Amino acid sequence: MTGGNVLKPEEQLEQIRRGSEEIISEEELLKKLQKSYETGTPLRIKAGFDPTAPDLHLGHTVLIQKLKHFQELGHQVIFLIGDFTGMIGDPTGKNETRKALTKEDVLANAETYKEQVFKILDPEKTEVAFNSTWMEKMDSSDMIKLASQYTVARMLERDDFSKRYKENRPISIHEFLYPLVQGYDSVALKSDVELGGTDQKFNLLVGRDLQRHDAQAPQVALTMPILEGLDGVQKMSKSLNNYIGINETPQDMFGKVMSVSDELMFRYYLLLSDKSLQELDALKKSVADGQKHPMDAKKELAMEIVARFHTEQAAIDAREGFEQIFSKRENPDDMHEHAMEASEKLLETIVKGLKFLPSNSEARRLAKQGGIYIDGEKTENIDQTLQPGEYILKVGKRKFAKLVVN
RNA sequence: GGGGAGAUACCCAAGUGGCCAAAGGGGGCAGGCUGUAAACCUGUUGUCGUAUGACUUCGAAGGUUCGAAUCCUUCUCUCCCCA
Repeated sequence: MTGGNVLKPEEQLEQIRRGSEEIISEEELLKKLQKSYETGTPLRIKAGFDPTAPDLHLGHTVLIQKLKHFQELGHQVIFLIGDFTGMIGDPTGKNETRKALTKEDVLANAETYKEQVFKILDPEKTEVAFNSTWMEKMDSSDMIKLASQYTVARMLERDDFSKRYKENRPISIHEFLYPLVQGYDSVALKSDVELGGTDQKFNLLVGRDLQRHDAQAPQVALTMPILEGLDGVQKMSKSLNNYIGINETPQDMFGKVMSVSDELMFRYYLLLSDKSLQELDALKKSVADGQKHPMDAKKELAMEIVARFHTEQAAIDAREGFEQIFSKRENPDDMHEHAMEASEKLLETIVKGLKFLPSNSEARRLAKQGGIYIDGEKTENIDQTLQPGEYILKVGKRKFAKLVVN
């Protein structure tokens, strides 16, 4: 750590602790921070990411923001892309071995990752690593050696494994390799701290054990809470389609935040907002008192999030657009324009032209239920064609298009 | 290695020869009510040029039958008990 005003270890710890679920252990972390402070050597902070899902969403940012905190404190952040572990797939009980990605895929995904992650992290100060770098050098006997460092009984301590084991659900042997390899990454990187979601706790602890085996000082395991998705129950994930992607448009982002329940809103505030804990308490209180409408509190949150990944102005525009569509029930200002022939049936336009719906049947269903509007009128007959001119088409709650019929 | 149980749509789960595109629940979607919140009510939830129709779907492939998710054969996968 060169120059600058480096915070004292205790103060650093204070910042690191904020929002975290668990730190194993705080004493060790404090010692590491002290040593780092005294010697001017930054700590190595590792966090691993799956290369198969390069579309980051707010759930991932909980972790990335914590990385940023470390970065701001002057430590060395290592963004590890688990291209080797990606072939295994972190055991989730879904029981599927992932297809091995090609080098090109991995590199392409890595690029996408960087692009997104560096909206939060400082690219100059971030080390990007791939675990295939050292894992591909391992041969079978190395692998066996690695595997010999852990026992089945200890593996079964992992929640997911023990649960499946008790429920008589299958566990493939290769799934045991995932924690081992992830743990070995810590050895290879000589990491001082590894960050992960609470679901990663076991894996992080394996890293400590493997480092001890290798006569390294064990890393500190720091877990962050898992962010719930839009449904408020299950974790935010792409496959559950309950996520807010950080590459989404300001309008979508804003809308999705607004669709979240009031309860979940506070959770998002806690884990995503830059508001201080005191400010949050005050906010909660004023909502509870009826001083502040929950919707307004939610709008503020939505603004903050949109501004983070886009711009302040984009946030303001998104808010205005939202109010226009949903509060005033007007049409948005800028709609996707779609040119069509007078001979084209509405149905075709909706399904094939605009791809608003996946099948004709679905479109007919929706029409029958009154979910399709033309110029604000519910339209059940979607087999009709339109006279030349311009129309506003609304499909479902939030899909709009301006139809230009020739 | 031996014995037993099982695989149904997005998920859970009923269905043992035609009335099964397949009960019920969850989830999703839409409408109502709202604050695009929650809760609640209603509808809907394989595809297909719009259908008392056709096609695809009940782990896979064959077979029996006028007719199969249902019966038979083989295969794949999972779980349990014993060794």
